Amino acid sequence: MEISKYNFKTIEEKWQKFWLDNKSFESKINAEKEKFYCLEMFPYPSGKIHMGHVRNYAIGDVLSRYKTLNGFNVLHPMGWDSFGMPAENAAKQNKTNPKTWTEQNVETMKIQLKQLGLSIDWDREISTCSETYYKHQQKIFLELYDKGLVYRKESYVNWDPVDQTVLANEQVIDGKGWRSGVNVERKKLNQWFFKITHFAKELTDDLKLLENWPDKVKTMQKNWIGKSFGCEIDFEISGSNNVKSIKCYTTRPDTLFGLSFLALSIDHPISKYYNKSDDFIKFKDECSKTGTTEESLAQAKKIGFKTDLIAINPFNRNIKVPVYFANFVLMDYGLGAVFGCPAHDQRDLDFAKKYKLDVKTVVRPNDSDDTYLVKDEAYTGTGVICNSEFLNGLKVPSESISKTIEILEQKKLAVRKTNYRLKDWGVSRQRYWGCPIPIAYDENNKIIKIPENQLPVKLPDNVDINSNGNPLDKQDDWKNIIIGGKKCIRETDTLDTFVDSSWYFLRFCSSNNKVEPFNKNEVNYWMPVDQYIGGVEHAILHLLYSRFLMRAISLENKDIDIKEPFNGLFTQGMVCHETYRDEENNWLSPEDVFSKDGKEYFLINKKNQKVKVGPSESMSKSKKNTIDPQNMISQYGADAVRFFILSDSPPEKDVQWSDDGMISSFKFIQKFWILNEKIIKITSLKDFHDENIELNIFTNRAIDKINKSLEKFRYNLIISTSHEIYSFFSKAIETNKNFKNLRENFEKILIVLIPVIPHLANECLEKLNYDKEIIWPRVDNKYLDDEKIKFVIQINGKKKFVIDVEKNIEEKKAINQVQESGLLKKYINNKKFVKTIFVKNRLINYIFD
RNA sequence: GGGGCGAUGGCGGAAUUGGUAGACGCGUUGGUCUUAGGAACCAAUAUGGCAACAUGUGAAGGUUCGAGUCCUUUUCGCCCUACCA
Repeated sequence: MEISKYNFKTIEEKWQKFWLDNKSFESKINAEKEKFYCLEMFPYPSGKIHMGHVRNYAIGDVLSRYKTLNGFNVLHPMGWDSFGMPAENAAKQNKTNPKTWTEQNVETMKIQLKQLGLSIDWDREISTCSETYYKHQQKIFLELYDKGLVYRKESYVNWDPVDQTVLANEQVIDGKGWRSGVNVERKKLNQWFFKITHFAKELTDDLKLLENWPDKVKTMQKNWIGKSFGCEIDFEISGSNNVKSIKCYTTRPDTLFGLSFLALSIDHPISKYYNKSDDFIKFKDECSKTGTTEESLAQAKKIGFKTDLIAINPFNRNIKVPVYFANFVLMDYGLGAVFGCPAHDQRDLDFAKKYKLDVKTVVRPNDSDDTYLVKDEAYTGTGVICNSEFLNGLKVPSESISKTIEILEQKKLAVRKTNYRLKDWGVSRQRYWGCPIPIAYDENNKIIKIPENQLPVKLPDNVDINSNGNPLDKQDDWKNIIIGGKKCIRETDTLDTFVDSSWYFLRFCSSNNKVEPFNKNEVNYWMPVDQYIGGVEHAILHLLYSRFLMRAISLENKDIDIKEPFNGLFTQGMVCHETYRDEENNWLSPEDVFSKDGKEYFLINKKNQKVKVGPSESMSKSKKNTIDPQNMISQYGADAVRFFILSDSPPEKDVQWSDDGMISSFKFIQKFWILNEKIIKITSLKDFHDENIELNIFTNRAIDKINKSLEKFRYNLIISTSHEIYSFFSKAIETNKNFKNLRENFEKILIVLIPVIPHLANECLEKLNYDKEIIWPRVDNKYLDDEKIKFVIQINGKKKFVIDVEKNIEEKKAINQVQESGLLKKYINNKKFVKTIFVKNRLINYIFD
């Protein structure tokens, strides 16, 4: 018997060409068919694909192919999130320009993705840095502006005084600019904002509708939006001609009798009365030093600046307390003013201790314990109100908060208020490589929308990105324009790249539409995305922004009324690898080290030098623990890589890269090919043997398992089932018997393996001369159930032995059968029988005393 | 400080959702075939014990006829977030 070796290279190329030539994955509206929109988060074109991409797109591809084979009309597109800072940085380093750099990367990565054999409709490819994409985004921006969802205001940025540039939070390391290494300053700039807070309530409430999202992500979003109930209390102020009252937001009005100070943000409007005071200016400087994003200083000491103001407790006008400016009060949450109740808030307590303010206990855990006093730790738990006149005895928090608000409202001292932590989305970036904001300013600095006929605002090509600051700002010929005969200056900020990725799923519905961002019929047919797949690191911002933009676009829109863009969400885990370091603690690549026993590692070029092995961590360039997918594909083929990356770990968990595992997957592909060759040989024999029922039983069960694994996103179980399939069929054909049903069963198996190993499975089918339509096989339930089942016999809850019984056996019959077996005797001895517990088709538990 | 997730053999991980713990893969050991094997195939592989059997899912309790799975406490690890009034 001649068996050819599986040449993955030519065969994978052959099928990829076939799919391309036949437009196998082209998607068109078809009202007859049920649609399925499968979307994986599109990549940033950083250079070449990494293992995280491979995993992400392998998962999505399995699902897409599965749905297609089940008769769905599948949309499975791909694009490039191609604006963003790395392009600018790379361009500076390599002395090219961001556009060339980006386009080259896209080309490389596209070839790589194609090599993975993904079922992508490449005709719908989009790239956010292309004018054909961002010109529509500018229209959307202006539409939102007209709807009142876009506005401009002053806000703080991280400013690098050396590079003269704005830094993103992640570029600020230990309070210093990542490139310049000098202390970052806070600077106020005029910036554009999207009014995401307009939808704060909806964005929280509608999380309930997202049944196919992981709870984890929903919780994170909920916490991020941060809804809280409370009230705004008006405090009367004495001691000043300027200030008559200050409003504070609180969720704990019930602790009002514990008031011992008011604290204001340094940006509170009242601060203007103190801006002439040198002491106050000094204090402000002090605050801005510690006030940025750093973790270490987050727990910084609480400091305050005492004013001459005196606040009066509205519940008891005899209680008069000082007013401070304090570094721990934020202007952009609530009202930028809080009342301090040290006994029941740790921050307030820290502050009160420092400035020797009163600490009055007004909640005690237990009503009977009237000696309870708060000392070193604020008490925030449940209990009962005390020392609070007419509030005494109220249960905390069930009665106390609502009751107190009622009283305050009656006395017109406060209004009920729901607050959100969520802030409006700042979309201005002082950068070149982004979508230009379609706005200009006239000589009076009045905002002018770029008129329709002057759109799109194109990003100029030849700018100097090597000098400091925002390159567009220095591009005078671009910046200065005439609108309606008037001289104007363009907005030189570009849009946050999160804007690009907040509507790309809509663009995919009409990728090639030159006139509009998307066509309403196409969007209404394909949207929402049925399954969105990507990393959990986007659980908050990207997903929240997309949910916002979908609502913003649907607002006052008679053509489109979609609120949630992603019906189903799946967050996949990371790809991890051990980390290696040399004696000087420099990171080493897996390619630089070797091991004989898998325990001790040595340098490959200095064989006697030991390597320190660290824990397995998410693959990252900085730790050098990456494996290049390209090498793996070239060495082992796409099917083997797909097979491996889906094996072992369930997709939502991290997966460990293992060279042995990779090789084992490669061997599986080879073995499976040989199995197919053998089956071709056997089934070409003319003498048929009787049906082998075992084949039907096994095949149906295997397919049933795979179906269930697919539905539950447990793709790792498809891999283990594949191994079982291999070993079952290898055994089944050992006798060289051509069972009547061998071929038909094996063909079914090949079809269900298409999603994971599409090249091999298709090639095997072709070699078997399979000429019917390739559709997902139906499971015949009659093969799923056993006639006989293994029945467990327990004594006092512990398994002792197993007997074979017929299915659905009655309790009495089962007990008889146990008795007849005679196996029970030896466990009984002299123990006293109490009762039996019978679980149908499972077990009998004999209870003895 | 807040929130989330997790802990099962030497390793990655299964377990019909409260009912035979360890599927499948890797590794290891033994064997077959080989000039050779880091190839292929076969077998074994949770622990202790010759065995019968006993013990075993981070730890300690609890509920139950029965717990990897439910409850309470606790330890450790990872991720997200940052003074949210």
